[in-house]
Amino acid sequence: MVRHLEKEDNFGDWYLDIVEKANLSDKRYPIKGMNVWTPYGWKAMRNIDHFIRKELDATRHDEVCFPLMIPETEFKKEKDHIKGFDSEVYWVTHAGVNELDVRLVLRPTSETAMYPMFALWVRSHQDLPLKVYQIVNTFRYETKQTRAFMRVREIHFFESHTCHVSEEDAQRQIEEDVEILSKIAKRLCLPYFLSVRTDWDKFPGAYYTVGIDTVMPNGKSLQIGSIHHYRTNFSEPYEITYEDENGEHKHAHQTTYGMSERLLGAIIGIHSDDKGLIMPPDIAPFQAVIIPILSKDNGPLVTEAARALEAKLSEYGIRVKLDDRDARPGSKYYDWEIKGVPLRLELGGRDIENKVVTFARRDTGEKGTIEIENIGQGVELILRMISSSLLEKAQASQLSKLQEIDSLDEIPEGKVLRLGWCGCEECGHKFEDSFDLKILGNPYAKKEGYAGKCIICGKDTGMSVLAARTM
RNA sequence: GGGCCCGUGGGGUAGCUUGGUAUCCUUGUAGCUUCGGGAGCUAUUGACUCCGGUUCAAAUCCGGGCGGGCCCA
Repeated sequence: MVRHLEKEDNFGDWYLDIVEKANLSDKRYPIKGMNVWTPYGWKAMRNIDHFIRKELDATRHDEVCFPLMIPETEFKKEKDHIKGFDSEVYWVTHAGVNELDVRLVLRPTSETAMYPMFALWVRSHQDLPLKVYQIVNTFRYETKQTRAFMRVREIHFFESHTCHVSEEDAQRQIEEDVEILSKIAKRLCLPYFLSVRTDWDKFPGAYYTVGIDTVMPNGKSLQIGSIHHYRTNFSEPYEITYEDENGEHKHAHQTTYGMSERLLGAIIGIHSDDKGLIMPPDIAPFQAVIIPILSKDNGPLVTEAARALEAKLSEYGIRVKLDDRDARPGSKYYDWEIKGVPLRLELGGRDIENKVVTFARRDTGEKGTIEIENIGQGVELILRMISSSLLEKAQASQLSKLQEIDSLDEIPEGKVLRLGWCGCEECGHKFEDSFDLKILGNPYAKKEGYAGKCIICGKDTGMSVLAARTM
């Protein structure tokens, strides 16, 4: 009997266990925080990337690919930026036997790689907006404990970078980014919330940062992405200027948008139970698995029918896997449950006689039959139901973990808190340090007003912030 | 930056104090058999992190490297 840890008892160990048992990543590579993407994990990540590409292409971003290394001289042009990343970049100091005159950094993010080139590409207002993105690996020397997909040193990363004629146009880009996020998150069945980060927590060099966070089952928040407005903070040192209609030279206003493999970490954390993972159908490497049920006298018949079923579903566009290993069905059920395949299809003598396939939903355990005649539509329908049910459940769970407080006497465990804050840095730090909580920021685009008191100093305030323990 | 702990088949472990044949579970492989919720039988592959020292003899003791983890700043 193989047992695994229970999710509610100890989320950290449970997460580790499931990543290993579902074989999503191999952490035995001998560098801390640099794990190997296994075929199963990589398939899931590529499916996530697929939706990112789809939405960015649809909003007229162009995919590019910049070099991994950045010369120190370019890296140091924006002062806050270098200060923010100083302690966590990898340096390349030698080439062969020679020490380099100009050291190279492995990109922790690509602003400083792209912007010298943007300065060459952008000349006229007609070149704007410039909207590019890339999906690459970035490097950050994490000193804290690393964890597959959630905190790593080599990060599979999506980043988009845009240049605009004005601050307003850049602001519109940020709104578009929020739209894009909602579409991608729906595919991944991921609930999330947006907060404008505090000044001391914004991206180094940014005018402001919108953090994208989600809540793990243990009530800790996990940042899964961010959107930044740079104004002209980078275009000035990097001299990204354009000539407007009147012949005047102006600095471009810039934004960026980034998300990483943490999206996969969040999916694992949120959609799963004590039996293992539950993959959202849109990103599942295999959306359905076929388990043939053989017996003494019908072996060849069932095998042949199973192959036909696989071909039919595959032709219909379903990612399907026929498990024809020489093992007993029960053992196969357990294997695919750990790996989170959304739909299991059983095909045995009984089913063939009745011209049906028996199915079992991974998320609810519900069983039933689908007529072979309409197998494609039948499977597609169930996958869609699983997808919306996963999203609903996750949203309800997130909602149950949000709690408003107006006093420091009653700080609940395992919740994301909403509380009043006067906005001054002193109160903010005092709150964060005393309670080991992080202020995530002011809810983004929250229309309803807030009337309350700063939870530290008691002053009346119209601003609320979200705060949580972080993963 | 300072301190502490740990490295045994693919995974999880016993053995280390008191030096002498490396334990158990799981996994892998082959065959037989079986197949509607982790079957069984038989055979079998596979490990002491590396380098040096002590010793007749080192997984075990000592030193160093490499790798990993934790705590403090």
